[in-house]
Amino acid sequence: MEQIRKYFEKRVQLTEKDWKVFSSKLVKQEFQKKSLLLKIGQTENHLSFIERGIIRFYIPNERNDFTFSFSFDNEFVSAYDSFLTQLPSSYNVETLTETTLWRLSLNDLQAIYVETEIGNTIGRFAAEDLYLENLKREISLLTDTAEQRYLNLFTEQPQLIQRIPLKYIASYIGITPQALSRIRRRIY
Amino acid sequence: MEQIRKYFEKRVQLTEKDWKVFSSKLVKQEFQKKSLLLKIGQTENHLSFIERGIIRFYIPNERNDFTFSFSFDNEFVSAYDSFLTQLPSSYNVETLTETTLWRLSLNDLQAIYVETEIGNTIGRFAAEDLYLENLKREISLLTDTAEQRYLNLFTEQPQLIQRIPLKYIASYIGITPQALSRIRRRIY
DNA sequence: CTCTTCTATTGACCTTTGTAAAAAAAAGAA
DNA sequence: TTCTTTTTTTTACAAAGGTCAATAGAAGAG
Repeated sequence: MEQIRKYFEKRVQLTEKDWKVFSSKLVKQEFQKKSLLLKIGQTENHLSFIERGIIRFYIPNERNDFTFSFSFDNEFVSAYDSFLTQLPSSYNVETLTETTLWRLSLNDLQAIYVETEIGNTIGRFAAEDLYLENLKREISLLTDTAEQRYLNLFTEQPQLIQRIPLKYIASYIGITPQALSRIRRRIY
Repeated sequence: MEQIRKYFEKRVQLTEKDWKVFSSKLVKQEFQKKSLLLKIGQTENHLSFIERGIIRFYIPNERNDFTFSFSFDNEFVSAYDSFLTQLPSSYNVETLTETTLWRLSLNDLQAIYVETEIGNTIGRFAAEDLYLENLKREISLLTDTAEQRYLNLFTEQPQLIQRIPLKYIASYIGITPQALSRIRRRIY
């Protein structure tokens, strides 16, 4: 809980009153590893803060799933497009490790937008952060080779390569596990 | 000007007072085709509404530029990451056609956040829209072939293929002009 | 219209990645 | 530990895209 407060206080001035409204709506929930948080076709109803855990976003596929994102400790997580549009999700969201979430429903978030001074500002920052992250990735997918993207992960997210099966990383980079294996052989 | 008002009224309830504050800060500016709106290394200071025109975002490169986005009539345009972080831009922004912009400086936007009820809500919607657009593109870059991405452009942005040199489209799809040419031959 | 410049296509060849199938290695369960 | 399942690597072959160089076509300037 304290982690969430810190997360916000980095960016905005949080009054005691606003924090009370906000925190009163958070619900703690625990998940085992490999739990499906959201399935394709379902509509996302939660914005969740990860106290601890790793979460993977992917489009299932017979051959290899397409993993397009991961989320970690102290980040917000949601099928945010489905959450915003209230349309069915086009991808799955699952835990890769045991995970503890603090969850907020759409109704509660909308109440926060209305009841607090700071709600819309927080919502704006959240969307802006997601935008910045995505833009960086989009540019990387266009300008870098698969090998460069793999090397970038080493410097930017060393934890990832340690803790996550390579086949997910391969998919995240945009290649097959076989191709990633060849890259790794080439490098070392 | 009326176009901008319509753009917002689609999403939010705009009071006469808020609109006055907002519109008073907009500055109209005309550009010739091939005008560089922002150069790598410069920090973005504008959020602009395109009354008419086509704008291209790209990272220059000796061989082929990397074009990663276009913007059109009735959209907002900005090197939004540089604008938000106030760090130097890592890409160029240029007009492809004659373009008319209504421009808002960062200072003025921040004043709008403070002075109007609706400022942060508008800012949140803007960031959310950009996020949704980027996510869609990111997934497409990972899951679709170059050929599929080209075909998607036909259904989603037919205007683009009509009005923009193919070499930019090739780059946007993530391939060279030569590869796009081969795809087009294969299709027709 | 003519000339120049920019854009699009083509061909030959090379590199990277995908595919399929198998083996090796690692991780998890009993 | 032993057995089972999952993950990673390897190989051979096919497909897609990059690179280089040349040519054809289209658009813009005078």
